[in-house]
Amino acid sequence: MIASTQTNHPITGVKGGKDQTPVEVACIKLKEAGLRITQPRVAILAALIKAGRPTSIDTLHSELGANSCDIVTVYRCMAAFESIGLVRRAFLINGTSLYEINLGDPNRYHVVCKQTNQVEELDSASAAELRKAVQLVEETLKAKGYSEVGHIVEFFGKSPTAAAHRAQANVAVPAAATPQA
Amino acid sequence: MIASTQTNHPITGVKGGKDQTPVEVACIKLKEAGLRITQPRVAILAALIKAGRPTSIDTLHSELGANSCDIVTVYRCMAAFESIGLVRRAFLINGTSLYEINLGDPNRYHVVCKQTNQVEELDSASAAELRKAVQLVEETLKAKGYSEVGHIVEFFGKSPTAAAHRAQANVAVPAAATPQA
DNA sequence: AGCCGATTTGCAAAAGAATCGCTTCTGGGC
DNA sequence: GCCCAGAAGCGATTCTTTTGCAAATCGGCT
Repeated sequence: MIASTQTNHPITGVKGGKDQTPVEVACIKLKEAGLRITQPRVAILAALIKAGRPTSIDTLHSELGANSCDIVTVYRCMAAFESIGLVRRAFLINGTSLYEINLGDPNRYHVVCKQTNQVEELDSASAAELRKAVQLVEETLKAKGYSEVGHIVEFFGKSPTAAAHRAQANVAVPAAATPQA
Repeated sequence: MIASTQTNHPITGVKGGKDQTPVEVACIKLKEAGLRITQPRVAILAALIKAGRPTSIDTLHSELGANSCDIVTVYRCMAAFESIGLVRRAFLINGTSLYEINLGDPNRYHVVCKQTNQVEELDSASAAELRKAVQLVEETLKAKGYSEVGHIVEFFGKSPTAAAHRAQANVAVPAAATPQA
C-alpha cells in the first residue's frame, strides 16, 4: 500500500493549534464552499477518509451500511465535492470512476491492477517526475489561453501479486472470494 | 490543430519502396494479427484515418453512413483494434471513450475542451517531456513486477476559442448551433 | 427554542454507453 | 467452388450515472 504523504494522524503530537480530525477539516471546506453539512455528507466523507484510497461510489455506498443514505445521494455528493476540489477522481479502464479524498496534499498517481482493480500508489520519485511534467503541460496550456485546466493520469498493469494469486488459484486456494466486483 | 507527426502523405514524394495508403497499412496490421479484413472493418478504418483525430464510436458510426454497418460492430472492431494496438483510446471526463488510429507514431497526448469536447494535440515539447516521465513510471512498474503496463493521460480545460464563442453567444451570434452535443 | 426557506435527500424512472446471445453471413484457405 | 471459423446483424440486457419531483433537513434569524 505504500502509504505515505497522508494526514493520518487524528490527534498525533501536533499541537500547533489545529488538531481537528480529517472529517472536521473536510466539513470546514464544505462550509467554506457554501455547502451544507448534512448527516449523509459527513458519513460519506468519513467513509471516504477511512478508505484512504480511491473508492467506487458503489463500494462507498455499501461501506456506509445500507441504512445510511441513498446511492443517488452519494453520486450527487461526489459531484459536489469534486466541483469544490474536496475529492479527486480516478478512472478505471472501463470508464467508471473512483473517488479519493483531497485534504490538500499534492496530486497522487496510481497503478490499477487490470485483474483486480486494486489500486496502488506510485513511488514518490516517479510521482514527482510525473507531477513536474504535468505541471509543465498545464502551464503551457494556460499560457495558450486555456482555463480551468485539469488532467487525468492513470497507469494500468497486471499486478505481480494478482498474477501470482491467479496462477495459484487453480491449484491451492479454493474459496478466496474476489473482493470489489 | 497543431498537426504534426502524422502519416498524412498518401503518395507524397516518398519512393523508398512503400507507398501504400494508410488504410492499406492498417489492413496489413490486421492481417499480421490474424484478423480478417472485412468490408466493415475497412470502412471503419478509413473513417478513422480520415478523421485523423480521436473520435467517438457513435460519431464514427454516423460518419460511415447508416447503411454501412451496425454500431455494435464498431464497438467490437474498436475493441479488437485496440487489443492489437491498431488504435489508441482516449477518454472524456464523463468516462466515454474516443479512438484514434495508431500507425506507429509515438503516443500523442491531447487537451479536450470541457465545453465542446473538441480535441487538440499538445505541443511537441510538452508531449516529449510527458512521454519521458510516463516512460520512467512504466519502467519502474515493470521493474516492480507489473506486466502489460499501460496508461491513460488526458488534459482538460476550457479552450480559449470555445470560451470566446460562449462569451459572444449572448451578445451577437443568435443561432449558432453548438456542435458535438 | 422555534420558524422558515433554500438546499438536500429519497425514490422511482430514465437516459446512455457498452455488452451479450444467438443466428446468419462472409472472407479466404483448400 | 466449397467449407467453416471468424465476423456481422439485431435484439435484448446489464450496469453506471442522471433527472424530476415531493418530502425532509440544515442552519440563519427572531
